[in-house]
Parts: sequence; structure tokens; C-alpha cells
Amino acid sequence: MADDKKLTSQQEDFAKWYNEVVLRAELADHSPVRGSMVIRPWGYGIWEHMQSALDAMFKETGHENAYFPLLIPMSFIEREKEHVEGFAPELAVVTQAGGKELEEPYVIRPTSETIIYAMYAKWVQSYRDLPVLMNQWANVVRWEMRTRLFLRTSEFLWQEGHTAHATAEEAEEETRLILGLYRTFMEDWIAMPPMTGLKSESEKFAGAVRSYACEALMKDNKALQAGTSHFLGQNFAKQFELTFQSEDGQEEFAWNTSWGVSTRLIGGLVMTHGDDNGLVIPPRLAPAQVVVIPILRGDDAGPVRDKADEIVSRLKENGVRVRLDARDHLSPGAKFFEWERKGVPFRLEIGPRDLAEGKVALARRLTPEGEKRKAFLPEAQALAELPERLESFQGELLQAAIARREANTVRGVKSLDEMEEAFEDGAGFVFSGWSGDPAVEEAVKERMKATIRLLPDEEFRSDQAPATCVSGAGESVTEAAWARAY
RNA sequence: CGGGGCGUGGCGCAGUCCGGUAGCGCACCUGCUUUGGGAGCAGGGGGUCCCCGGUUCAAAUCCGGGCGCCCCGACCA
Repeated sequence: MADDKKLTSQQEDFAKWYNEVVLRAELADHSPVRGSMVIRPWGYGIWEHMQSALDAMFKETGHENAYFPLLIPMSFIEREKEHVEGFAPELAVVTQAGGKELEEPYVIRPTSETIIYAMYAKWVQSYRDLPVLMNQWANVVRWEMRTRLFLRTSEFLWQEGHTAHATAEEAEEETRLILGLYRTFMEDWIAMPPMTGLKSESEKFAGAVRSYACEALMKDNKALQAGTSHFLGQNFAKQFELTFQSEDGQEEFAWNTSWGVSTRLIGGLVMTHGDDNGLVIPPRLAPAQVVVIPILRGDDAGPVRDKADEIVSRLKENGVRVRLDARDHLSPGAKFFEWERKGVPFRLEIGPRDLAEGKVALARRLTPEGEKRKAFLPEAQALAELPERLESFQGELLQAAIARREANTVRGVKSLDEMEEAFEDGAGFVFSGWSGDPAVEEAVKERMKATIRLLPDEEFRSDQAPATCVSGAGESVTEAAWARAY
């Protein structure tokens, strides 16, 4: 950031660009505690829109919100073997309270399976009590070694859904339902089109039988795990005695699922749409969809200001989220740059000239190829068209992201050499055959830092996948999508 | 935990080699003139130079010891 005004370009240093955008768009800032962050109003505003959209989707599918406590007895975490092994290194533990050493330490939740299924065990007696479909919005703490704003911080915000079912089939169905719901949300709201599929054994959630995930491709061609949905089988039910009496009188263990997305999605949004001028926020999530900037000059300042106020209230009536920037110590140009950096989809300028002509200037955060940056439109037309222009902007962001993902996906890779070449050439997702042998994953990771992101769902699979494993040893039992990942 | 870098007004940095009044740009405050792509002029406020100790007439600068942060390699939404 030698030039205070410009951001480091994505091409020059993507990681540095990301950091600067997050800080300078005022999404978040570092807190005094290492590895944790403050989410500022502009960033939290995006999160609030994500929350309300997701929350509505959860409710529509029969889920209810609840809240479980921050502190979990250490012994609960230790109950499920794989779970504790997975989380032990990143636990923050409370050993003192009220000025005394605690008899049993408490863990600050890294996730809430244990406490939640312990409670479900209390509430569920019969098949008539099932399914239990709950979600909670909460913060969790995982002590990470290396942190990055939004992508990996010691504390983050998320939602975690936890369900209990009478049959494995029903639980599996729930897992898949939520995965689809996440995908729809990411496409329709973040305009971030993920691939979906199953995680390999080595990448699945600690304590799950199977994990499904949404993986999205960022602009630097690294994959971001953006949401996960886990089929937990009866692993937790057995440890917490979550049982029910079936229709035919048998005592049975319930089947569980858990699923979550976090504030990491904001990092995904930044790296899916941002450019060298800063953030680009999809209209449906933008805290402000339009910023109105009056050009206040000389004698016309009063009438222009009045017109700007009028435009703001009329846009509000049309359901557009609008913000007025009438600060008089900044030049219009400075405001243009500022709001572009913050990713506001549209800017509406109103000056003396426009006032005289009954027009306004409308500028879009991203200008399509061959179009002028600003359109001078009759005021009534601009106001009437803004809602649909916001929607088409939203749609174009999604289409562009899908096109980018496809353009950076390499299919049909048949050998490790070919795979390495693809990654050297800057590929995003690389598809190959895989024997299912974890040793192949290890070898690839060692050699080219890529991992299996997904065993992709049918929709994303190749028309003709290689019949042999990319390692050259053995037949392929499944197609795998590899990528370097966050 | 290994390797590299850095701690100086809010932010970004110079000054450190070779000790001698703590500086620059941006931001901030006041006033006037401005305002359609990062405004101009004038005036002004703000810093225990990361901490502790040592050397010296004198330390941001030299010496010793701490602490913190950032980047790169092994875990993870």
C-alpha cells in the first residue's frame, strides 16, 4: 500500500489484497487478542442479511432456534473418541472461576454436539418425540495456529443445526436437504456457486460417519469449504444415551445430523467478487444497495440536497436499502472511491445540472464490457428501474462466478504428472479417478499441496471420468475433485 | 515450534550504520475558497521512539535481557 489510496492488486499479492480489502472496506479489524477480530458494522450488516435469509430457510423446513450454553464440561467432549481427538489441540479451557480452581474444567464450545445430544437424551423418550430439528446461532472458539480475518479466527460466529431422527434414512435425507439448502443460499444470495459432494475419510468431521460439503472456488483458484453437513450415525447417540422407544416397543439409539455455516462466508464473498478497486457486495446482502451522493455546488446546494432527500425516501418506499452521503468535507470523487471500495452495488449522483434536466446519474459497481460508467437517466425511470437493476446485477455476479469456476476446472486428469502440470498452470478444481486409497491423498498433498475437496455429487461429475486411479495404481472407484484449499 | 522481518503521533514510514532540539506523507481540528472521479491555501493539535536494565555529559540510535506483532513451513468452518 505504498500509495495510500490504492489497494495492492490481486495479481500482485492476493493474500495482501484480501487483508487490505477487509480492513479498508471496514468489514473487520484485528482485536487486541491474537487471532480474534472485531466485526465492524459494515461486515456485521452483511452477516445479518445472511442470517435472516438462512434463518427463513431453516424455519421453512421445520427447524426451530434454541440456545445452548457457551461452556461445556470437559468430560462431555471426551465422551466421543474421534470427536475429542479432532478437537483437543484447539480447545480453550476454563479452569478457574469465582476465584477458585474448578473441580472439573469447562471447555469453551468448539462446536456443540456433546451438550446438545446430552440434552436431547433428556427430552426424547419415544419415536413420537422425533424428529428433533433445532438450530442455534452462536459463537465458537477454536484455538488456531495461523489465523486470517473471517477465514480462520479463534472465535467466529456461525449457526449449527442439530437433529435427531428415528431412522438412518431420515437422518441421511436431512443431511442432504441441508446441503442443498446451503447451496441454494450460496448461489441465490452470495452469488457464490459451490460444488457439492462427499468428503473423503481424511477430511470428514471428527465424530461423523459421513460429511458433505459445499466448496467454492475463490478468485485465486483456491477452494474454500463454505458449509458442511454431517451424517453422525449413532456415534453421539450411543455416547450420550440418546435413545427412544420405537413403534414396536424396542429401545433404539437415535440417528443424528449436524450442519453449519459461519462468518467465513463473508471471506468467501470477498474473494468471489472483489476486484482491485475493493469489495463488491451482491445486492441481496448489501447493507446499502444504493448510495445517493448529492453534488453540492454554490447556490444550488439547497435544492439539490432537498432532491437527494426526496430520492432517498422514495427509494426506501420501493424497498431499496439506500444511504445518503451528504458529508461536505469530502469531494464527490473521494466519496465515489470510498463507496466503491466498500462494494455498494449502485451509486446515484444528483447535481445542479441533473436537477435542471430532471435526471440523475446512475453508476454500477461493475460496468459490463463496452458500457459507460455512468448512465444519465430521467429521475423517474432511474427510481422505477433500480429494483430490477439490482436483481440483474445479482444475477450477473452469479453467472460470472459460475463461468469462472468452469473455466478453471480441469477434468479427466489421468496421472500425477498431469495433475501437477494442471496445478502449475493455475488450475482451480482438478478432477481425476481415485482408488479410495488415503496414501494417494497423502502423496498428492505432499507433492502439490492439493487435497480432495469433494467426491462430487452426480451433477458435478464428468461425463467420462477416468477408469483408473490418478496414482496409476488400481482402478478408480470414484471421481475426486482436487484443489489447493484455504 | 523452526526460518525470515518488524516495533517511532490514528495509519504508512524516514531517522539507527556514524549518539547531540523527534521528522515526513496521509488522517484530524479551525477558517476561507471549493465540490460531476481521491480539492486548495493559511493556521493548529497530537508521540513515555515496545518494555526493563546498562554505557555515556548526552540514547530512538550503542550493549544486555525481556515482550509483542507480521510473513513462510506441520492442524482446521
